[in-house]
Amino acid sequence: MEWEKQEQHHHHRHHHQQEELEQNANVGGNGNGGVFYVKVMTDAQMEILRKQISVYATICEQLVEMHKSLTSHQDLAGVRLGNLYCDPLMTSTGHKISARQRWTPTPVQLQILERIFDQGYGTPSKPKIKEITSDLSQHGQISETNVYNWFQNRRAQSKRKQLITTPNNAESEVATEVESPNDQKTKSENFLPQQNSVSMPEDLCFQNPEIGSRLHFLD
Amino acid sequence: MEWEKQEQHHHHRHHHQQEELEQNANVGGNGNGGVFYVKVMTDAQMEILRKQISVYATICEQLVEMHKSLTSHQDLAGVRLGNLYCDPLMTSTGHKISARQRWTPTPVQLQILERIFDQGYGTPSKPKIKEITSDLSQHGQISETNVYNWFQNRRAQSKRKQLITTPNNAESEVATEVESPNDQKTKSENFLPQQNSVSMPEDLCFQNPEIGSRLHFLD
DNA sequence: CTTTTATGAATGAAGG
DNA sequence: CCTTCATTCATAAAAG
Repeated sequence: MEWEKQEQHHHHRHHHQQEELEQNANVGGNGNGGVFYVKVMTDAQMEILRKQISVYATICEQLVEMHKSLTSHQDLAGVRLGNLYCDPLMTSTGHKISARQRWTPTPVQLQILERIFDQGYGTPSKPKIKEITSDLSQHGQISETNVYNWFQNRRAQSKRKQLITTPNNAESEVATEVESPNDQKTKSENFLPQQNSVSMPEDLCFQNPEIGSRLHFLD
Repeated sequence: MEWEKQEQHHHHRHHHQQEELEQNANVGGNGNGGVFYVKVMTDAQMEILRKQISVYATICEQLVEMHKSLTSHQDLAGVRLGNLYCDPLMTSTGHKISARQRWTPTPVQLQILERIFDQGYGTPSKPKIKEITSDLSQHGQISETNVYNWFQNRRAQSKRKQLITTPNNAESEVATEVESPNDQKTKSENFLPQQNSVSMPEDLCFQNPEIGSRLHFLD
């Protein structure tokens, strides 16, 4: 795996992780037509992985501390560096560049929204929406409509996932053995708040102190 | 949000068995003498692992950036974070940590889908989707979501092409940077910078030199 | 191997 | 609430 290689070639760039991972997959046959794949790691690789993660955890903790010390006596409200316009850089085809046209929650906003959502109440009432919007506006552009839509969509998503995860259908398919096709998305909700979008520094906020405990699965 | 990924591979038939192995998630063997020990992970776990690591990498990068912006802010009031790019799936070295797999229609599946699409009916109804999925599953792994997405994307593509072949009026509109903050009750017009690039500054001054060295280990 | 393109997937917003 | 559409992102596949 990449980790193993990294140790030996610190400056080598790997742009095809996927392929490497694939190569690391062992294939097993069951002898009756089907095969199954599993990812295999050696003890050494597992050990390296643990160390890597451990290092990240430590670094994160210390960076958080550093952040605290740096911000304890500063007014972050003035650090309005977010929402900068960025060129998509589509120079190759000379495409036009246009501004974003739809709202994208910042990580903090998302985290807050998720937390509210998880509290179980359905779509917030109008006054509640106003309140939430007000709170979230401290972390970036947002409107009541955004909040409303977010809850609508989040609910739908949640619902769909439940249907997929709970396909109360017995797998007693008669005739042929239709290899279970519906292996729908398995969203992992038990993980970190969305990190898929850019977050500006001021939006980085660890309201979740269990950073280091999320890797329980490796221990 | 985003970490909801599909888990689509080619070993569904033995999913359960794998899960069982997972439970132990620590021992693997060849079953005949145990000559070699290996760690076995399912794709799902691998995916989780990747994301966990990805998250750490992202957090670290963001914290570093935040640190930079905060420290520089003390000097230059108007300083700006350049085109910050923070792809959560990439480390500062452009090293992809997280990978995800996605469905790819087999030629036969594609042919069938195209044929259905050409028959003109719009987005198939749910039961129809099930039917199609069922049919296509005989030609390879596929899920209802895949089918649904395919039709959505196929139509969008079709539409786009039509616009191209139908060169209506010229519209050499200059992209304006003006942004009207989408406020309550109006169509959102906000913009948010998105993916850009981030680099782990080598010159970052860690309070604890140990961090720096350990980071290096990760690169 | 690196870059570009095609397209699967995620999700904000709109309409009913 | 549900469905549909538009836009964006990430990546498999193709090109260089």
